[in-house]
Amino acid sequence: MRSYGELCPIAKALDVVGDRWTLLIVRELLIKDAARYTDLRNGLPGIATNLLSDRLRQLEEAGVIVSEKAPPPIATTLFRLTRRGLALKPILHELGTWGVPELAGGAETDAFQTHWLAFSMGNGFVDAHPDRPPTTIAIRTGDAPLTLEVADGRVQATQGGVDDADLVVTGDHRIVVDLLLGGIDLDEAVARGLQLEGNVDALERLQPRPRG
Amino acid sequence: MRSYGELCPIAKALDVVGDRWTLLIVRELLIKDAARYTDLRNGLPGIATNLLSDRLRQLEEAGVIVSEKAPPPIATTLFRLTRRGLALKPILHELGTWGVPELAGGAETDAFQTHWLAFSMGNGFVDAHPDRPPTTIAIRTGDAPLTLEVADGRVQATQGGVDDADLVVTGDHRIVVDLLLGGIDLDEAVARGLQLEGNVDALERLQPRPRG
DNA sequence: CAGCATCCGCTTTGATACTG
DNA sequence: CAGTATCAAAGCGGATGCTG
Repeated sequence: MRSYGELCPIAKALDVVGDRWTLLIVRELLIKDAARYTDLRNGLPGIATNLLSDRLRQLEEAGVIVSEKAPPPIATTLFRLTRRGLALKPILHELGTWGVPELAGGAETDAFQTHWLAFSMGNGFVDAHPDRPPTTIAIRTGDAPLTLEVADGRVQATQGGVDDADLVVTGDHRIVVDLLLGGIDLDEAVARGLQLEGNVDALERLQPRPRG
Repeated sequence: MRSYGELCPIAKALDVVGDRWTLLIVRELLIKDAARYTDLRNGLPGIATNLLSDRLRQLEEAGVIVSEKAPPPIATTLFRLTRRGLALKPILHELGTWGVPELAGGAETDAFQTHWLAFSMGNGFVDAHPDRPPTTIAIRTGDAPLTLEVADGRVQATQGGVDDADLVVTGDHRIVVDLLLGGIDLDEAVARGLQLEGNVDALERLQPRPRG
């Protein structure tokens, strides 16, 4: 990206991460910790391979990521955020918070991957009833299962499924996203076809964190 | 901007504000409250006029800004952030926080305007000695004066000058920026030509807020 | 002068094909 | 799997012109 040429921290930050796709690459690495080239491409539907390659090079030059050759048996390169790159997390979380209302205007054909939802659920949610015992919600939608653990007043999202969830939520990803992030209520979600199995009260405990 | 086509709040946010210049326009409006087309152009050195025009239209369509015709005597259009646009402030602040280390690599020819510094000082700084009496620092650099009021444990930056500052700081904007944001110490700033007049202790009270 | 619209050369992006 | 090469289309930057 051509520099804005301004002695301003915001402009300087955008000089580094303001290019198209760049912050979405960072999002992928924040979720996946370490990722191969192909993992990144899969998580960024529509990116051109030359652009991914360019961006990774720029991010490495800027000290945001490192690429490490995995040891011989794996014969691949892994990309990982540096400490500097990890420091981008608050920016991504603020962007995600701000972007939630924009989900409403989404197209039918929008791509969806469960780990994107996991990142959003990992921030900005608290347990509305911290006094109640811990509970586990299994989300079955999209390309992979997702588990929400509600305990100690906090909500933690982890990728992968569990057998002993207190509530299993199954359905089209658009319904699930609207329910968890979009602010529709449970009745509407069920009316649109969401399937619930187990203790429905667990869902009420998910509460967007009040903004500071 | 072409949509990323992802059902992800981060991607949706970037669909709206991810274009080049867009977040810098928001920065200008966050600082200036209401601005004319020309004010914006002055605050965004290097922007092409057609791009500014395009971006303003896009932002208005997205509900981020409104343009209002000022009453007859002024015969101009004013641009202002909506509530939705004001909600972008945390993103800009996080970007600014992250961008501070990038200032070090700045070019000699980078543009500078005092209100950019004001925005940075308006966030992330606390008074290291809240027990001491209020104090006022006048910054004289760049294109306009800047006043820092340190009181009640907080630091407030306002544009404009004052007569009764406890400390007057004068010098090249690069030295001032390095001192206030870049982490060089007072001795180095003075060695590089910074001029101080008044109670120098006031500067010690400016302390970057510990990150959460 | 304020607020654009238009035109043009250049750069970036996107889609696809190809290689070690 | 992990990229590089190619090329058309879109976007950007700079200059200029037009309208109240």
